[in-house]
Amino acid sequence: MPVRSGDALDPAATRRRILSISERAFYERGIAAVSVADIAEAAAASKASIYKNFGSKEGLVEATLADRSERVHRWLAEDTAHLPPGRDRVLGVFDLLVNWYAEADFRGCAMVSAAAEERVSNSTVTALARRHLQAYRDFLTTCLQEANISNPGQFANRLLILIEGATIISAIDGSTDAGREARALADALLAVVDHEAVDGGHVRR
Amino acid sequence: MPVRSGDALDPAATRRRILSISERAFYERGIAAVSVADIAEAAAASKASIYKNFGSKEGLVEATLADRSERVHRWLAEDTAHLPPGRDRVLGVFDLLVNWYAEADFRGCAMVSAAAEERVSNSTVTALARRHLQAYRDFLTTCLQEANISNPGQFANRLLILIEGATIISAIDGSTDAGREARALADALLAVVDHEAVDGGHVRR
DNA sequence: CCGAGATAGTACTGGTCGGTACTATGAAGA
DNA sequence: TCTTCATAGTACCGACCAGTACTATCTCGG
Repeated sequence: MPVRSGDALDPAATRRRILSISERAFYERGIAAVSVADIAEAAAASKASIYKNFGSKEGLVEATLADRSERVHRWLAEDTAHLPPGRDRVLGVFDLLVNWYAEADFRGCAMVSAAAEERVSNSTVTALARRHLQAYRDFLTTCLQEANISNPGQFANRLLILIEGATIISAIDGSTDAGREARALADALLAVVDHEAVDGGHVRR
Repeated sequence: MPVRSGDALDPAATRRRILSISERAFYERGIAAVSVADIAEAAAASKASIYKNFGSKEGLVEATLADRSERVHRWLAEDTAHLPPGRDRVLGVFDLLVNWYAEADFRGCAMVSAAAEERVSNSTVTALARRHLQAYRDFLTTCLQEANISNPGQFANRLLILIEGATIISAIDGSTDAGREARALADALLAVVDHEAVDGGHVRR
């Protein structure tokens, strides 16, 4: 049917529907493994609508990833907002991640997986992954500043290593162990630095 | 030409040639992006030789990854063997990795990228990636035992988080920064645990 | 009520890919 | 010498895919 009778004509909703389906499909099966026709069928949309909205499969991929990245960081910010700023909030991020790792459809970080699939360092997809990592750093840096921790930028970089390492290992192992280890390690690091902050000491090199 | 005149007929060499080419091609361009015909041409082999030796593209991929994994761990073991066992050898691993990150054709961990591309948790490729991670853990655990560090298994798990996190971030950022941060963090952790070992203390939870 | 635009569905095209079959050739062992 | 096997090269097949074109039908603003 061209346009279902009684359906409100809502281009924005069509776009959102396509994005929602493609986000799940690309994440669960991989970008190369999902065809535009697959997405059109699952979204009850036409290929024409997809190409009208996104120009190409590459455009759809980029829009999907940008959307997801934004959604992830909004999720992290909103779901840790109730925690006291500083150390608790940083650990809250790790708690959220561990819960995520435990979900049945967890497949690792979508941005990192997409970048791994492309393997071209100067691609738009890789740039999106880079921005995704930077958003993590920005958020963590703010948290650490609120905890009055010295050198928050460097500390944020180290926490990001823990996060991405735990994410990829949990995905491959199919276990939350790495996530819980990363959380414990972050806890220990924060305790040491907290202590040094009280003593007026420096971050250990 | 069917068989080049003067060429020794060496099936094992043909197999190695195909593996060598496919290893580079899959690593640099991704598994889905490289066709069997591509590999045949680059290896100056025929598709028939590839299917005779490996049965299918999937078989070639698995053989390639298994070969690479073994080569990586042999490289790590051999190139840290000259270092005093224990802490120095662990840090030597990080030094090797940072040098690797700086290479122009560095594209992250091939096993992890392959698993990210497949996205099927019960695939043979993912199982190979899992074995790759376990080999890291075994090697690190041995190093830590030689350093008389308590709870070497847990410590190895944490070091592996640092390694894989730094590897993926360095690949996406196109920088060795994450690798150097991971090395510094490992150094700090080893210093703390070393100190505790001397004092007879326990690993901080 | 009319025209413009949105939309699902279908069909098609040019290209690529995994895999198979076949050929021509030569090396190696009996 | 003769048979067996390895091998590169070529051609082919069926499937799939990105992207385009077209149709039929609906909504919505004026």
